[in-house]
Amino acid sequence: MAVEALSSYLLKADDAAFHDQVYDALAEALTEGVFAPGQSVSLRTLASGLNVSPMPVREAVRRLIAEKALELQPSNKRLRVPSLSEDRLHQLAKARSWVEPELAAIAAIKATPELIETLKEEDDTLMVALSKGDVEGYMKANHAFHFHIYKAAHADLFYDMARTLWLQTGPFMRVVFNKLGTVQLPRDHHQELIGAFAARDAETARKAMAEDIAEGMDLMVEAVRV
Amino acid sequence: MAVEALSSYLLKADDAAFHDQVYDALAEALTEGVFAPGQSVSLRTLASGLNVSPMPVREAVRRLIAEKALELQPSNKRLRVPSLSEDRLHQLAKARSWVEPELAAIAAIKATPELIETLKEEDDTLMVALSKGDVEGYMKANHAFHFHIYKAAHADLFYDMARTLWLQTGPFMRVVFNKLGTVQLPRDHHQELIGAFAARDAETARKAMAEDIAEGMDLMVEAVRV
DNA sequence: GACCGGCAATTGTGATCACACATCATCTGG
DNA sequence: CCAGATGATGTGTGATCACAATTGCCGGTC
Repeated sequence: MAVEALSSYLLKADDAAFHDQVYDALAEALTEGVFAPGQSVSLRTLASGLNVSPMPVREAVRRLIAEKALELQPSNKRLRVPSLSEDRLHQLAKARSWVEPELAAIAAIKATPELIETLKEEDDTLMVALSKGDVEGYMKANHAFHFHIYKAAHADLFYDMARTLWLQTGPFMRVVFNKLGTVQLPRDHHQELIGAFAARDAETARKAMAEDIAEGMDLMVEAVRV
Repeated sequence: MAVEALSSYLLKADDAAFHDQVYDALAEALTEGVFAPGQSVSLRTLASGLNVSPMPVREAVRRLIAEKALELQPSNKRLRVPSLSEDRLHQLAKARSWVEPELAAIAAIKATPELIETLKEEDDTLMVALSKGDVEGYMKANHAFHFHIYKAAHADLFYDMARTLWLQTGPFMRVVFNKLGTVQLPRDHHQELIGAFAARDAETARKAMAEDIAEGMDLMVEAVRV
């Protein structure tokens, strides 16, 4: 499923290489939980779904495999979205609970008024989506909020680690919202974060981010377990 | 340079795909510091150096780019080994100082007598290489020591993070040993680690590993700075 | 009706060719 | 003798074909 609507994720940027555009499209689809865990995909199917030749898809997929957002089954050597496992989710949670607070702490020191303004706006649209029960809107806004912070840290390696971790968390999201519905969305710590940024307080920012992630991931662990 | 001797890193395994073998070869070469930071490489050159067609090299390289062990220059779109930067090294140090102690702590709990025996042997060959001033032997043994531990943790995600981080640290190694020579190799904490493993003491293992890495990375930071 | 054998379609992988672009050397004109 | 144009070479990228292996379907047999 979902392959036929993939082309909507492909936004044309003439200067970028095809395989980069394909990567972005697949990455966004994965982060948003378009693909189900365990679902098998194929190069040619993706290619035709994106209206490109299999070649750029191969390279994009190879990259996603390296980032553990996709996997090659050792037996079949066939392509698929990694399955859920509680152990895997725990490792993701631990890793995120280290990297992202770290990024928040770095960003807090370098915080500019522009960043804070952006975060406030982002948090507003998030709250609106939340009150409307708009899951997709909430997820998009939440993603934007977090990554505005991470980008502001100007720490490429950590930024990419966070990006990769979200990529791997995506497919879990789908399961969570399938089981929990839109009702009990996590109470986030975004206001505390914005406050810490305004005060350029690294440790408070780190702590707030850690709690934000811990609660979100706890929700996922709980949802996966049952 | 170094490309002509690359084929020695290619060990035949009939069941594995070409691009995997190529990846392994390039990864090992990178971890051992065969390539100089900033050195530019090309698909066709690597391909002929490894006696394969450019095709599998493309996929292997795409993977290495995703792991930030290689990079594509945005201007030229040409391939090269990432340059040194103090900021980059700091991020690597921070990341390693979290992931690898974490792995050590997990592995300590699951430690078996076999693992401890292997580690002792590994440490012996390390000491022998050290006393002979055999840099390459020391690096190989050190790598083996650490990754026997990491593998024993059975935490795929963390293991792969460690692997990727070593991949990125490789090119720095070359610079370090060029500047420092073989004399002042780091006094490691391997004995403390082995002791902690025998006692199944996670926190002591974590601490010992953290110090081992901190000292090693400090050495590198110092070497890069001058 | 259930099981199994065999054929067709689909899979990932590798090789080869074509293309646009960047780089570098050489050559030409001043 | 030097600068700028011009060609040759090398670069990553994409398309297409070939191939072995696996999967899945379909019909036949017990």
